[in-house]
Amino acid sequence: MSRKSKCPPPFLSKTYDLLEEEREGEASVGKKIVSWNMEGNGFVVWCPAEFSELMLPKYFKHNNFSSFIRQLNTYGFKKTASKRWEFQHEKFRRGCRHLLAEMRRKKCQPSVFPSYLRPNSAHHHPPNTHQDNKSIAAAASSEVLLMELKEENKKLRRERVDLELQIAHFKTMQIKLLECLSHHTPTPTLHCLPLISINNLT
Amino acid sequence: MSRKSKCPPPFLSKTYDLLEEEREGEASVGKKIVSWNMEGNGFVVWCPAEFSELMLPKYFKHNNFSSFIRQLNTYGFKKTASKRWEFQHEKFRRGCRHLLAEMRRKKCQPSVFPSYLRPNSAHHHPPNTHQDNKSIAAAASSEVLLMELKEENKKLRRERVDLELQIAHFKTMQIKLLECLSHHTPTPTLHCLPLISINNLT
DNA sequence: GGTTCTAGAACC
DNA sequence: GGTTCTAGAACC
Repeated sequence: MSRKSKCPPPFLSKTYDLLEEEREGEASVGKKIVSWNMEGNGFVVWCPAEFSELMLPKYFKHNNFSSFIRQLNTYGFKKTASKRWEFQHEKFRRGCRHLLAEMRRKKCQPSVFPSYLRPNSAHHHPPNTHQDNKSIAAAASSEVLLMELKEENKKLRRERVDLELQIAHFKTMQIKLLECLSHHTPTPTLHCLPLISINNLT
Repeated sequence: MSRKSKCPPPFLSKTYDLLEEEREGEASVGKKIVSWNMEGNGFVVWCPAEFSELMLPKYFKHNNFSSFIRQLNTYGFKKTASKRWEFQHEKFRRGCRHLLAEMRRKKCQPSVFPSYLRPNSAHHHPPNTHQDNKSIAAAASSEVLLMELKEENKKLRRERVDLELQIAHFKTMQIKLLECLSHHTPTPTLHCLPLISINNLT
């Protein structure tokens, strides 16, 4: 037996537990908060509010419905109804706890770009410590202004380096693409590249 | 007067309305569901459950808290507290309905690349350079230095625009190249594109 | 432009 | 591995 059968991810065990516990206590309460769906191949959160406030904290370290959803997506669950919070996963079925151990987090593909070229890198702005500062009013002196300008210039220089690096990568990538194209096109295929001058790529 | 002052995005008007309405009715109910924060430069959803069930449908076409959050992010709001659903935006302030018209959706580029192939698009927040020029006159000593810094600053900005333009061109070219490749390659040709997962390009 | 579903990424 | 905040993208 493979190690897969060892131990299911805690998130899945807990979610499964939660559904089983609700099933047992079902008779006692009039209102169903969460349950297996009819076919037993998925589950429905009938009352997100109660679910978040009452059940999530019992099993997880939060009461945040979005966080629960995020985890479901991480493990590959799909929302399968448009007007209900119903989720399904091939291996998440009533009565099949053993299948949980076969479920895995989706791994996020490592990016081909270095981190500073990735979409989010532009969001890492140095904190604006000088904006709300009382010292602005107090010392509208040129000293502060000088500092700010210097800071901004430094930032602009950094940005320029980043942009130039991006361009370098684009050039590399395009060379590769052109090489690839040349291997696969028997004849010149200028028709599909109306805007590209090969000479400009080096 | 520019067209900016015409008409704020409906989402923002409605959210502002919602807060004003709650403010008026505040005395009648014991429980605050949503309100401006103390400083009036943001707001807090105190009870997400009630907010979603009772208020969202009154103003929007859904009762989905996540959808509301998604809209806030689209318009550039930031969540500003870790244990509260508090959101702020520079231009979303109590008593300043006129500022709403200056707010805009963040635009997102349409999609040809998987996100990891898309270098960071222009998300730059150019810092405020508009200091009152009087302070410059006051500091006669560093006037020259200031001028030089400002000049350099201006130059760096111009360069940035150019570089970003170049990148835009590269993006366009790469899209064309990839389209072209997809027309001419019957089978995946991984050998010539070590950095690119072909499957994601079609 | 709004709503929904899912994912990226940082942080814990 | 879990939790949080935000964004991409499809669909309406």
